[in-house]
Amino acid sequence: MSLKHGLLGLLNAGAMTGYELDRSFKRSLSFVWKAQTSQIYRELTAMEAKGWLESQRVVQEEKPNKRLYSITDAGREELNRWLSVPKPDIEKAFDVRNGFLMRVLLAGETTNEEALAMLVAFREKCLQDLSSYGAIYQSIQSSNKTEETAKREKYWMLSAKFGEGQYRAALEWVEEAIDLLRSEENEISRN
Amino acid sequence: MSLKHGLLGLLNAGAMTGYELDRSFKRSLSFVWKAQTSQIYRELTAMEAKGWLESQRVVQEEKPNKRLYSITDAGREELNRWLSVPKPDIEKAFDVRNGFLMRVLLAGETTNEEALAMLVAFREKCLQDLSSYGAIYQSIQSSNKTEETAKREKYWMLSAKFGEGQYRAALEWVEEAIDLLRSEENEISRN
DNA sequence: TTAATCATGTAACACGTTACATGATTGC
DNA sequence: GCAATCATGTAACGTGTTACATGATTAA
Repeated sequence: MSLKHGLLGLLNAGAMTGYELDRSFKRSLSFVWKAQTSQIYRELTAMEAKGWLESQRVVQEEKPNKRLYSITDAGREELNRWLSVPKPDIEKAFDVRNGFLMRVLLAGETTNEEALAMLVAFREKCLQDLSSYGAIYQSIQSSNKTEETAKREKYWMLSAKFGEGQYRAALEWVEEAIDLLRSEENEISRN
Repeated sequence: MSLKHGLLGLLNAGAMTGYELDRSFKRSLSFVWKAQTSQIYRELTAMEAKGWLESQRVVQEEKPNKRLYSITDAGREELNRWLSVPKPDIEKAFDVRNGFLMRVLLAGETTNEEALAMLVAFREKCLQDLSSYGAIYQSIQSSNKTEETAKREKYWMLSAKFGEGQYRAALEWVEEAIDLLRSEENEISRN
C-alpha cells in the first residue's frame, strides 16, 4: 500500500489538494512511484473514508473550486505504523515488471534491426530522463531551511540519487549492447 | 500485456506446463518480470480462451497429472504483432513502483537508526541477489547450441546483464548512503 | 519428521490503466 | 485559434496479491 503511504507522507508536511499531490508525484516522486491522476483521486477518497484524511472545499473565483486535504491523527498513526514495520518492502524493491526488457529478452524471435532500433530508442529515453535530474535536485532543495525540512530533504535527495544511479547503469548497459549488436552486423557483412 | 507475451515467447521455444513456466519466471526471468504462480495459471486459461494456446492433459503415474501447453498459429501471430509494435514499452521501462524507496524518501519522519537498519538490510538483499547471477548466466547458456538457440541466448544474456547492472548500481548507492548516515552520527556524538 | 518438490487451481480483493467529461483562463 | 494549465472526478476493465485447498514423493 505504498501509494496511500506516500500520500500520507506528503500531507504530513502540509495540506495539499489532489491536483498538487498529483504534480508532486509526477514532478519529483517519479523515480520512486508513478501514479495516474485518476488513481490519486480514488485513493484520496478511500483514505478519507478510512479516517486518515479530512478535506475542506475551497471556493475560488478565478479558478475552479478545489478540495484541500489534511492528515488526521489517525493518518499520522498509520504513517508511523507503516514506517516502523520491521522488515519493510526490501523484497519488493526489485519487484520488476519491465515490458521493455521483456521485449529485449524475446528479441531473438525478430530481426536484429528491430532489436537495434529498440535499443537506440531506449538510449534516447535514458539520456532524456537523466537530463531532468538537475531540475529534480533543485526542486527538492528549494524549500526554506528549517531543521525539519533539512532532514526531509536529506532522505529525498538520497532516494533521487538512487533513481539517477539506475539510469546511469541503464545507459552504460544500452551503449554496450548497441556496440555488441553493431559489431556483429559488421562481422556478418565481412563474410 | 507483457506477462501474456512473455509466456508466448517461452512457449514459442517449445511446449511447457504451467509449473515449468512458473519456474522459468522465478528462476531465470525474475530480472525482467515477476509473477505469482496463481497468476500464471489464470493467464494460461485466458490465453487458451483467446486461441493463442492449446493444451493436452498428460497422465502420469508417479507424479500428479499435468497439462502441457503449446502455442498455436494465432499465438505466434500475436507474438510477432507485439514484437513489431513500433514504439514499445520504452516509456514503461522505468515505470517505477518501489515500496522500499518510498520508505527511504519518507525516512525523515522517523529516526536515523531506523533508516540505517533499513539500508543495511537492503545492502544484504543486494549482495544476496547479486550472488545468484552466476547461476542465472549458466542456466541461460546450458541449452544445446543450434543457430536458433544461440540467437535466443544472446538476447537473454543481454537482459540478464541489465538486471545485474541495476543491482550493482543499487549496491554502490546503498554503501554511499550508509557511509553518509554513519558519518553524520559521528558528527552528532562529537558535539 | 519436517520441508521441499511436483502439479494444479479458485476466490476475493487490491491496485493500476484507459477513456471519457467539464469548463474557464492564460500564453504562443 | 490552439494548446496548456487549473481542478475534479466516474466507469469499466485489466492486472497483481493473498489466502486457501489437495496430496503424493523424496531428501536432510
